[in-house]
Amino acid sequence: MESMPDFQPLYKQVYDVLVRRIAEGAWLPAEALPSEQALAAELKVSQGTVRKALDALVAENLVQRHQGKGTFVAEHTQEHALFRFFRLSRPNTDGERVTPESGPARCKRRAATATEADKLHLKKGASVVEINRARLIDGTPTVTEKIVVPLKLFPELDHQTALPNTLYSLYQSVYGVNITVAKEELRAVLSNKSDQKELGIEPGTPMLRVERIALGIAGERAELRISRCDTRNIVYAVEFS
Amino acid sequence: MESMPDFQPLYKQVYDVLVRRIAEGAWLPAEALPSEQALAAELKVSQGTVRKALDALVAENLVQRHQGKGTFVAEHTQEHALFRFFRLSRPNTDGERVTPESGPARCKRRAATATEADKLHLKKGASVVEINRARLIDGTPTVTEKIVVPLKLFPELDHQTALPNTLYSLYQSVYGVNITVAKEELRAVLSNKSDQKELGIEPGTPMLRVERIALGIAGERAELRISRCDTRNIVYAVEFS
DNA sequence: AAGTGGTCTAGACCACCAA
DNA sequence: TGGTGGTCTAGACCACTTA
Repeated sequence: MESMPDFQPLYKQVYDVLVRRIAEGAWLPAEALPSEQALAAELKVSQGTVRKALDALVAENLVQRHQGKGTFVAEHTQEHALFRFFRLSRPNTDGERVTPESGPARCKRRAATATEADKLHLKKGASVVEINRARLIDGTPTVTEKIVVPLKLFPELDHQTALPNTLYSLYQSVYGVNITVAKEELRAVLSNKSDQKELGIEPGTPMLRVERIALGIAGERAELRISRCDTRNIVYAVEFS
Repeated sequence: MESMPDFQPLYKQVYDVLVRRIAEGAWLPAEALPSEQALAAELKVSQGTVRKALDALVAENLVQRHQGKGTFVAEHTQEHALFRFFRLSRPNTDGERVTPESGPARCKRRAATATEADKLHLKKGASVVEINRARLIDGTPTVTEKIVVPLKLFPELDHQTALPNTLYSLYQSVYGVNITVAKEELRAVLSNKSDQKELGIEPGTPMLRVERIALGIAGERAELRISRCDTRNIVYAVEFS
């Protein structure tokens, strides 16, 4: 509140404190934060300043507020998490999402390749868990997923008994890793042998390849996911404003 | 401020008034709006309420604010408009955008097809203008664009002397159509004869097909655009939060 | 009835910009 | 110097929830 160069507005400082506390698990998902009044008293700022910080948290989907009830850490429920980052939908339906089922998953533990280490910001040869599975849409196999995560963030993930349809709720509830941002790069490729085997697709069929890096609340790189989609009956939908 | 069922917060009402005035051209792009104080006095609300409405306009990219100067209607400058909706970037660069040049455009006026009329919410057989062009990236043709717009919204567009690299600034400055939202559907397809001719691509090459509907400020459907991209050196980048 | 978030106001002080 | 937006405060009233 004194030196010029590193000046930060009060509400931004409050925001940072709250983000850190949530990241540290001070309040678990679905738990209520203290009320505006309580936070204001504790941090010695006005209620309006706390409110401005909380509004920013709402805008980033880190908390949800309910009039009369309180402010709650956002929860990655199954359906919620599923649709937050799942962009596939039926054509010409204004982005009406489609619900994918998940085929059986195959898990293995191994060392990261050079490109994986690069993309996940790991040391070369660090241990990772690779998960492979197919996703069915309307009962037909349509997408293959290869998921690579650092073992360090998810110890014993490869020995989990059953992997849920949406891994992100598992990441959050079991490992405390809260996925908040996903960056995706899309390109068109031709089906490979694995696509042909997993999805029963003829050679030469064009596929949409989606490479995702998922980041946790503190910006840590938590997951590399490569999806290959048969887009003959389904599209990847985006909306900008 | 009296009946319950259709209650709208004051700041929302202020927001709606300002959106309507901007849409009507009360202040042209790059022009300054009245100051917070002036708006508050005119609309008989407090400055804080006006501020909350303006903050919402900023969040939707409809206005820009500059401390000490004022609040200005957002302008779709060439570069600005270019990067707002252009998602192509180099791989592994965290979405660092690539600057596309525009090849020569071919324009024609014709009747809308059934699917075009459907997607643009036009009557069957309404007049449209179709624009075809290729885009070069690093000097090599990489994307073809087919753009279809209602003639009614853009009279004489087909007789424009030179089409700019970014059509949206032309839409805004000449026709008063302010593109604020774009919905895109992506799929992987194989190159067709036109791709092969325009881009010099071999048959059987996978292409990323992007179908965009662009909406104006009032939600009117202003443009249908189909891009076909060679994604061997370039990717379509998206980030969610 | 008590506690929560949602809205609205009024006023203060600041940093920035232009004349 | 005067006007602008940016921040911060304090307090009021409301609507919603829970008990």
